[in-house]
Amino acid sequence: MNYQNLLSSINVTFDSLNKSEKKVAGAILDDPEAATRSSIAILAKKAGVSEPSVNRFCKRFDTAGFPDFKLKLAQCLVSGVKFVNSNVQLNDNVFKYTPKIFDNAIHDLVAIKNQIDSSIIEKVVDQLLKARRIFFFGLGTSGAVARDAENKFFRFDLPVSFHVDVLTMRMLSAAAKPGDLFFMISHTGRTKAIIDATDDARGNGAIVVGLTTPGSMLAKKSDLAIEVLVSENTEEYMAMTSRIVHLVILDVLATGFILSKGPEFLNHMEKINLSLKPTRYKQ
Amino acid sequence: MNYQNLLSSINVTFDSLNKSEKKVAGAILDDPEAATRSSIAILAKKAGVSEPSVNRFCKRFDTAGFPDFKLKLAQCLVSGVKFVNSNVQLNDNVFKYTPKIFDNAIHDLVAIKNQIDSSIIEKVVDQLLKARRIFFFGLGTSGAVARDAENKFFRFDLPVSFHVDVLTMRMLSAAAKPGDLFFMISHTGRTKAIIDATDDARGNGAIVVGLTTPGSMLAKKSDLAIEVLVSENTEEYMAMTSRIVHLVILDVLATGFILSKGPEFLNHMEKINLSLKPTRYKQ
DNA sequence: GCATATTTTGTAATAAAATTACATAAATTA
DNA sequence: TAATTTATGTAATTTTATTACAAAATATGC
Repeated sequence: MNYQNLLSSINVTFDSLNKSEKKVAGAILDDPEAATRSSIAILAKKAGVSEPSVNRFCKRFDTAGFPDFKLKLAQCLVSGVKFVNSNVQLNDNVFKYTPKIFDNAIHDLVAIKNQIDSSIIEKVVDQLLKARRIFFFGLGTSGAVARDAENKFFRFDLPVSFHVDVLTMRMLSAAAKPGDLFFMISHTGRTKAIIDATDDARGNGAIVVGLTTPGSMLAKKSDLAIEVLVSENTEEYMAMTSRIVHLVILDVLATGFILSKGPEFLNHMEKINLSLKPTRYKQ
Repeated sequence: MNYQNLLSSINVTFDSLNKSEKKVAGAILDDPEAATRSSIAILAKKAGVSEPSVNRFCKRFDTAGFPDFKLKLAQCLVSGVKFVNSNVQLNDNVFKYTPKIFDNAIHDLVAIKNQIDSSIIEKVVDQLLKARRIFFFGLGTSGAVARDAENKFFRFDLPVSFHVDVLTMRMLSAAAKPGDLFFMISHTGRTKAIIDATDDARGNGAIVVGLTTPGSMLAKKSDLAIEVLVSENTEEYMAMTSRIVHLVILDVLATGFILSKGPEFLNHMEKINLSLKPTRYKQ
């Protein structure tokens, strides 16, 4: 757990806490600064629970105990990530909206980090390792994510491409074969072209991985779905945090892929990195 | 005494401390991070003094006692402290590397949020509002960022395009005119094609904004530079956090643009969002 | 240089705080 | 509704920090 965001973590996991843990969380969120200055007895009293309940609460958040928890809480207060009232307002000036946009992204990354099902990640990495070919499909915002994914995965010594053209998507999924992996990126998970391609590709025996919102059509139709639930309020001003989270998840998958390939694979990648040298001015 | 500078306070006043206080100061300065995790007994032993000497040392630095001292020491370490254990290791399994990748992204977003110069953001927003045309240039990873930027800014009712082709870049910058805004995205800030285009575009009276690393060639040559310093250790496994930060900064710029346009501009954007409805299955 | 005051430091006792073990209560499941 | 699991509190224990006081060490004045 990242101590820079202990507060966000508490906030994010609040609903999954049990009764007395919720009381403790409430007492801390009510005035985190005061919590760092309290003894376990004082905080227990404020929360209306016993001292061991506070202690158990601390351990649940991966801290060694109450003193360690206070320390990390104090540290996360320094960085000052706000998690409430982080919505951009019409009359915000640059000093107000800038940290808010950052906070939204940070908050959602913390949330997904805590929610993500690593066993799904593991399964997807396995499929990526097995795949004969990989296609990344995405439209609109997710098109940029697909492009970024291709920019990473093409280094992996197997045929990788990304597609943002619905006609090409149709043709490729119609011609899908076992051994192909179609990686579908769609925040809504309802984009017709993506869903149609999913049906076609699976019908032809290819594996489909969906990166999408929980319970969406795409999530249901994919062989493996990586489900990402982000805050709803970021779309109005187009600071869609879902794509940020998607990119980080693709980083995770790429990392898993490289680690599975073993250390000598890093040489192969270094060769690719070195190829860029002549494109840059020396400094 | 300001607890944000507790460490430097210890450093500065070192000479005026008495013998055992010097020993304590030495033990803390030697490894401040470890000090925050020690009990008073352990630190006393390390310093070779008695426990009350440590306690007196703490009180000399205007803290309530040892626990309070540790808290404030931990807080003053936050800004500088590196994520020592957040680097992916070769033998990490999925449950280890997944949170690490997230933590790296989160850490850098928090860092940049606290460092970013909002007045530069404001100036860039002003230029975006004034621009007659906007070009986003980026190569490789930054190409995906440029594409994402275009996907946002094309909604703003002015000619916007992104380019990932160096020949097109040359032609466009050669044909640049006053009123044009060239938005250059380059993490290294040394990519030849981008630097050359920057020179050409500025020579022709266009405004150039650079999104790059501090002090880079691009930063120096741009009219306005948004400088982003991220951790160095994320490139080996290609989880480049710089692009994540770049995307969030483009979100900030887009938000600034929309807010400056006023509330009626949201209607225009809503129209664009509604246009996507027929492309999706109902759920 | 020696007696006296002052400061520094440690020992031991005390107090405070946190943690653990265990028992009871609540909630869930069959 | 009984059995099982989970959640929670009480009380004992342990750890940790602080205080009071005495002994050194150092400094000061004669």
